Amino acid sequence: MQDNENRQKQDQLIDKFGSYFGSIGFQPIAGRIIGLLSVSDCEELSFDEITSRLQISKGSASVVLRRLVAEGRVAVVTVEGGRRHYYRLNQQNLFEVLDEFERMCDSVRGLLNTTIDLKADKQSSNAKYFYQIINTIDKYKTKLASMRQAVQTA
Amino acid sequence: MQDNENRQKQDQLIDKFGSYFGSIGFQPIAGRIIGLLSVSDCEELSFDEITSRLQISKGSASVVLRRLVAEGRVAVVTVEGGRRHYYRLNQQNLFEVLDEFERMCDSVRGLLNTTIDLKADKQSSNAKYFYQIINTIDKYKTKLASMRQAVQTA
DNA sequence: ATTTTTGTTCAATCGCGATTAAACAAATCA
DNA sequence: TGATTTGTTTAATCGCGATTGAACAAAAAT
Repeated sequence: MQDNENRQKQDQLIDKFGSYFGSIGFQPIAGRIIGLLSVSDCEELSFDEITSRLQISKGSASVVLRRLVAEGRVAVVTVEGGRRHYYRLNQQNLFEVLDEFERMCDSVRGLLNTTIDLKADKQSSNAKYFYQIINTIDKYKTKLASMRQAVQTA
Repeated sequence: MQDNENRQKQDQLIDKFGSYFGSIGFQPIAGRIIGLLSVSDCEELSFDEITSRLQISKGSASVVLRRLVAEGRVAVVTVEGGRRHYYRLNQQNLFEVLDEFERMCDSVRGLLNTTIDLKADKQSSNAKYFYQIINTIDKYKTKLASMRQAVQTA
């Protein structure tokens, strides 16, 4: 039963997608839906195919899909004259992960700056350490900008 | 009441540390402890000072601090002859965030590779998209390696 | 030896997002 | 028009990690 074996492998992979997206703040089901749309050989799946393959309720699917569509991760295709909705993976900006990384750097930088501001002793060991981190972040941000361009044009 | 105002600002900041570390997978209390140790003007705080300032149970503090120490984020200082434990922020590797980023890239790369392997049609739209992402990740990893060196020696 | 301080352990609980179920709405079909 | 398919809404529940509380242990003080 070759098909069955393949399907099992797909299911495992779908769960890995789920774990990964879970680790970056997605609902488990959201991650598994993205996984299914990524793994499936058919690249457009109906609402019904999604709920039955992932064994999730229509309610969950409805809510999560709406969010994924709103976020632009998934696209809806409504075939003319039919009533079903089909969903496919949206092929997004490849720099999304990098953007996320930069946002995180910015947030850390802001936090450390405010922390130093509030310190009675700006020369304290921790304050100096935070200055170092900010400095490092700044260097990275400069480098990242040029790197981004280099990769983009390559 | 200047002191009181300052303390409020510190508390807000501590919560922000909590949110940030929460977003990267830490227990809320763990984040707030790191926040307190970062924000506090005194850089070594006793177990008791931590629980009373953060208003958390001794049980929570005990468990979370043990983990933070095991992970190397916090250091324990036991003053000779005294029975109290003091805790301070461990000034770690500044590249930790970057390491985390690379680990995430690797994990995504592995997932996409396996996904393509399982695809019936390796020329499908999604498969091609995944190839592109892998390609981009590889370029980044190369660049990151040299960047890391440049920042380190600068 | 007794008391006090300091911290640990772990069973119980709490809080909260994730998920479901079932009633409901909207569109199509017969 | 009435029946059917397709998807939405929302109140209720479930699951699970985070947190507490209280008993317990170890070390220092008296």
